[in-house]
Amino acid sequence: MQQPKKTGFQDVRDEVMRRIETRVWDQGALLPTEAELATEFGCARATVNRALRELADRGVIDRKRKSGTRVTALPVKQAKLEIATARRLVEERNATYRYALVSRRMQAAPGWLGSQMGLTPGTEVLHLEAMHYGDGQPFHFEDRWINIAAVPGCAEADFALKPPGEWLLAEVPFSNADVSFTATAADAALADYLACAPGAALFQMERSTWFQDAPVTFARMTFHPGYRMRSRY
Amino acid sequence: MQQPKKTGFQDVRDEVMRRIETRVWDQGALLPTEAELATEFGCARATVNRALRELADRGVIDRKRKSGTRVTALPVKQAKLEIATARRLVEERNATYRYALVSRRMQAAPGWLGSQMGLTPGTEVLHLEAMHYGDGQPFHFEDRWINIAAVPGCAEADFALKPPGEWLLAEVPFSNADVSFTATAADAALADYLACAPGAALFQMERSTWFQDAPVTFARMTFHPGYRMRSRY
DNA sequence: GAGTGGTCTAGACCACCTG
DNA sequence: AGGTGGTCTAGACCACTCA
Repeated sequence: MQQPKKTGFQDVRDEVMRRIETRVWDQGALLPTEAELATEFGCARATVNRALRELADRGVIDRKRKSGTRVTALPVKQAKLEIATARRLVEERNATYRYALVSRRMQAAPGWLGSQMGLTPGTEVLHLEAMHYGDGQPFHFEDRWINIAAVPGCAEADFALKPPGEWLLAEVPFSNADVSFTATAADAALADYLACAPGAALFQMERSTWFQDAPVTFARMTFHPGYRMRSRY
Repeated sequence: MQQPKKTGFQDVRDEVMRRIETRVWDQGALLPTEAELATEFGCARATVNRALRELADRGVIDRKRKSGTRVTALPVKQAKLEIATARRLVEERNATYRYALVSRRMQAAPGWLGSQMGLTPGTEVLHLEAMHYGDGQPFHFEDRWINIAAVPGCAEADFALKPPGEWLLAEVPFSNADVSFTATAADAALADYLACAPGAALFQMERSTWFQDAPVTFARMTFHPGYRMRSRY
């Protein structure tokens, strides 16, 4: 036997990627057509198409009808960030997770929240404050607002045991979100909750969530000093 | 005419997604087989396969041979983060970009850098410090280290006009990276560069880059106070 | 062993774009 | 107008995994 396996789309994809990395095809260069590559690799055009489509999804090549396929000149790198629950983040670090509800009350949505979530101001919302711990150490403080109209069940849930994030994930599993990250100085309350000095630099994540265009929840997570969010690409 | 267009894979994908969102198929539920869906939608199995593959890539469904396709119980949300150059970030805000090299020198890699990049300590590296401005205001401070062995050309480039990030992107376009985000307090030097008070909370991004397992560069970007990194999912 | 998804094929038609 | 990628089809075989 000479070739124990046929050329699959992964072989084509990897070989094309190799030629781009090694500058056989330089930045901006025009690649052969799908049909030509199919002939070269001895496979069907659909196989080449599948391979090139994956590279296009990664942003490695640009494809246009009629003009053909080119190596992306200045690729825009994309990092995939996993937005996990606090429990997952803590347990990934092999620590014991603990959750504590700090406060829970219904109130009219303040103005900043209205504009943040696209909610008419004065709408009744559920406001929760909670702490998440890893091995007894403060992990992050959660300031959460839930649109009662969008998630009626939240009025009955007391969130004493289950974090609102997990509850919502089970209740409204598929949704869209805007997320932003920033650094903030600890105020007196945060310094107390997170056991740090007032003014300490803290990593903060804010997330607004919608379900089919209806605003669901806004959450601001403020992490303990030194927290680091990692990713790869 | 009744149906002006045939059912494509996007139609199948969207309809399946709709049924999952509306809980026709609840979390953890078993979906019909590809063959059954193909019959229902009146298309080929390959079309259904393509549709379901995209949903699986998004993390909406889990697929296993023999056991079939299930709705993911607790979907792990993934945010796509665009890692853009400073120029891009500034110009997206409709501001005028300006770059200034602060310092440039060859030196032996310090210990922390060696472990950070997987570089043997003492290796000759190029150390650059630079500032990036938007409309004359400090945007971020860049502290960059380049492995000369991996990118020989950097010894000749003077980086007075072109930011090292852009230079590297053109020189080593396809590479892997670890990236991490954190909050840090401004020290005296950063406070000076970024025109803020010492101790101010600053958003910081660190990135280590490899090309085919060879360490290329490490960069620490410290942003002006109040900087916010955004994403969607 | 048998059912399910994973992939490939050869051919076809279409949509979009550029010359 | 013609070339290129985008997609679909019908059928086939394979690989994994569960019973």
